Amino acid sequence: MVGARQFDEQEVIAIALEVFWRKGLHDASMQDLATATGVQRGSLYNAYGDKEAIFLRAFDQYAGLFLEAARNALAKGDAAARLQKLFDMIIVNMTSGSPPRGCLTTRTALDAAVSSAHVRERVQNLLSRLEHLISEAVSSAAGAPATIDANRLARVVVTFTRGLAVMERAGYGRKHLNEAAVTFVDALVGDA
Amino acid sequence: MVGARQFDEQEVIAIALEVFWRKGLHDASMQDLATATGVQRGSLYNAYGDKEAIFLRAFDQYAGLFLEAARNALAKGDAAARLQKLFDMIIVNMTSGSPPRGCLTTRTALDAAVSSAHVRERVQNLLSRLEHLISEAVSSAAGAPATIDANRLARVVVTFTRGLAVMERAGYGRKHLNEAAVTFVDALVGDA
DNA sequence: TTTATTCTTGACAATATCGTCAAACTTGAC
DNA sequence: GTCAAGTTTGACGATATTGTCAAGAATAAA
Repeated sequence: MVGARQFDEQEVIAIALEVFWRKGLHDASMQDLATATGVQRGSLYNAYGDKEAIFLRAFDQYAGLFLEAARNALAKGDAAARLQKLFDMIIVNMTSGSPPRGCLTTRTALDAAVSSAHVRERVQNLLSRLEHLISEAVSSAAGAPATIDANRLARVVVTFTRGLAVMERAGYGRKHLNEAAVTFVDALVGDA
Repeated sequence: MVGARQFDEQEVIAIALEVFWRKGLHDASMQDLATATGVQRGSLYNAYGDKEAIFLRAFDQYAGLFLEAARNALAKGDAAARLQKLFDMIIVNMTSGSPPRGCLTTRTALDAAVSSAHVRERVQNLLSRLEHLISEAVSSAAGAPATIDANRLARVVVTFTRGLAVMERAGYGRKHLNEAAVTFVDALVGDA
């Protein structure tokens, strides 16, 4: 290898993730990425091709971390406790930073109409994996509602997490989101 | 009044609503609006000031129609039936058109970070009104869950509707959205 | 019919993007 | 130390968008 790359790829992708998280795939410009990373636009084009390629790498990194966190949250306790932990994690995830960064996946999903098939596929993949994690976690836990199929329950839970992400963008703070999540879990798998 | 306006304001706002619904506030350009309405950019600036002013008018029109439809859906039946009707309406609303238009409110909420306070306020107002409608409808209906406060229930329902809007953007069709809604209503207020 | 007011039109400057490229530079291998 | 290959840099042209403005057109009132 001659003419070695002058920047740390891991670091650039991590910084790019920050930028995309704050501004969204569509709103973040190559100049934004160049400024944030300290790498010139031309170098980024040379190294990755285009903005979407950078986004896909950043999103993959995010997806890995997110799913790992979800897995941990869902690891122990009865069904209600697992779901509650998951919501706690997700709410902290989207309300962190000042101002809060919101949910990258949800923001990206909403840009679906102007995004490529690759991007859409990543979003679907992440939501699908999350759904499976939830389904398995609920199935293998005590206190799961006997009247509802675990797969259907999982989809409802995923949908509700997306709803929380929207409500966050609409201005709801951590406290209100938590209250909504508690009510939801209680109504869904709470003991009467 | 001299030098009368050459276009029908109602019609222009209605067409603008279509454009914003398809492309979003941020992505729709004044040129898009000019082309769709047949009114020149300069005339639109002269008549309304800027893009956001047009959007606010269009959104207000949308909000009125949406809340009216929600009120009708929530008008009769027991709690479960009312909520199911509401979800039916909302799902049809967001999956209509080809390709489906999605949910204008949710899309707008996700652009919150780049939107003005006026826009954010409209979104919050619409969601708040929807919440009140649901709360009242559930309170005055038979079959409401005695264990859950109607206000909290309403917020959970609103949140879930936002989740459905995200899932639609993520690629779920009417059938899957309906299934999720049915499962949700069943779990929340269904008879055991 | 005249007039004053408003609307419409096309053009303008300013800005922000994108993607490309040639020249200069850096680096590891020989 | 020399060389070849990859990287960095700054500049370029193309396109899109915004907001403004002067000149012309249209209209209701006097």
